[in-house]
Amino acid sequence: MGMPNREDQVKALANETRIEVLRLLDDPATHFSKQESADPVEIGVCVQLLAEHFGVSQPTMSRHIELLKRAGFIVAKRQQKWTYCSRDDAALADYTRWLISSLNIKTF
Amino acid sequence: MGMPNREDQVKALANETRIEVLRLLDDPATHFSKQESADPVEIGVCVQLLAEHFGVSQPTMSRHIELLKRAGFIVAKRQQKWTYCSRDDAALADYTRWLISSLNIKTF
DNA sequence: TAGATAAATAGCGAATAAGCTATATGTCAA
DNA sequence: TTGACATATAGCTTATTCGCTATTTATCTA
Repeated sequence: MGMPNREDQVKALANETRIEVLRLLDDPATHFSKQESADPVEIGVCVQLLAEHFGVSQPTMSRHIELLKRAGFIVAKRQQKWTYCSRDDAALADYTRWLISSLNIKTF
Repeated sequence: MGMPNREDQVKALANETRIEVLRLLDDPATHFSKQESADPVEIGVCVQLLAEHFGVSQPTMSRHIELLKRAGFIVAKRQQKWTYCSRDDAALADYTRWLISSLNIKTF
């Protein structure tokens, strides 16, 4: 996947809806267990279900997903009609490590 | 200072110039030792010097500083003609802790 | 082959962001 | 009190963001 674009990552997290999407995707079982086409934990959560959860239109959620994908924070796999979204925990950990070290934050 | 506004903080870090300002303010001695009106390490760095360093106009840097202040990431103290900016390390640490825990990032 | 469903894309409007110049305000020194 | 300097504010332009609806593309099913 190569070097992540920090500008993309920084912008991806500049929106509370997208942060919340990432938070929910950490525990899909709690909020998306009603998804029947595929196991939300194993495969991911489809765009439509995310749109419904946030009360935004499907194209709007599709755009959020695109930005999160570009940042590398989520992985989307197409399966039949659906695009299943899941978190890339390693990318998120990498980003926070970068942020902390580039700001030289010492205390934790 | 009360509860930090996470929206303000998230937006404050959505810009590479502001991230770089925070990075430089961690080590003012290296880049701002030429400041004569006050010790950059003890007191802070004035707006004009920051504007020069980044090659932006004084009002533009003033605006960046305002956003960083609102986020709580820098403290600005007015002294005579100057406004000296310094990092609030505790606020930055608090923000990163919030980010990590609200995204539930485990690996470090 | 139609029709239904999921997602992506195009295109629009309102709001926000980031730069600038010009001007106002505050502070100090002559 | 005037002039100089640092900062803040006002107002403008351009670009981006974020929402929407309408449409297109892809996939499945009757």
